[in-house]
Amino acid sequence: MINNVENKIEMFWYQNSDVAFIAKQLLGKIICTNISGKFTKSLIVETEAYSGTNDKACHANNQKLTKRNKVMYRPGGIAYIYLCYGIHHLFNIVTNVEGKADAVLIRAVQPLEGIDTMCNRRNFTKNNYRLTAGPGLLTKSLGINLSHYGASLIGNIIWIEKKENIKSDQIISTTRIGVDYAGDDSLKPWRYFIKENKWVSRN
DNA sequence: TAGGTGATCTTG
DNA sequence: AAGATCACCTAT
Repeated sequence: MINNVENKIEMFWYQNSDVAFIAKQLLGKIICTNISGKFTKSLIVETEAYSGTNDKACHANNQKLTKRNKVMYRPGGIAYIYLCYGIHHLFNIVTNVEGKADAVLIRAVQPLEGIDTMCNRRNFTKNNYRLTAGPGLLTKSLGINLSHYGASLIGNIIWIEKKENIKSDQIISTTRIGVDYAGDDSLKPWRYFIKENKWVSRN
């Protein structure tokens, strides 16, 4: 069964006020997409936390509300997708309760099923470690784009499945990538990845 | 290490 | 209205 309802993470799980905690918990979870008639399944290996309160790297810092970021204020459990550098569609999971604009950026995944589909979408002739190692690369591989803006993660297009947690001694945390402009907040250790996993975007 | 790409935000 | 900036990636 492709869409295993019993295994799907429920809405309330995402409505947690500790976005860094959720970013860590998402490591090792399974992300599934069923887009354009193609199924993919992959393991989350790298994430970053962004907090709407007290984090200048976050699009919704200081209660800033724009057309782009407005879904971040909705209850957790939906997708926040935006275009970066004119080319890349970046996939974030909205967390926390309504009005608290937190999100977790998915930075890298390890392909499990539908690898041919992923290669086709990337114009790769065969699988390699760069297929999904980067936030813009994994969305292209999985078929995620702006049309999924605000989509529920409890639905049957994009969803996350439960798995046992990665042990804390297997998680590396570093500063986030590409947020130097955020001053002090660029020093927050809110990037997480699975230790020695070959599919992370960089070490 | 430089350049492409386009939405968003600021007036640098 | 124009210009800078940007949670990136690829190819020199």
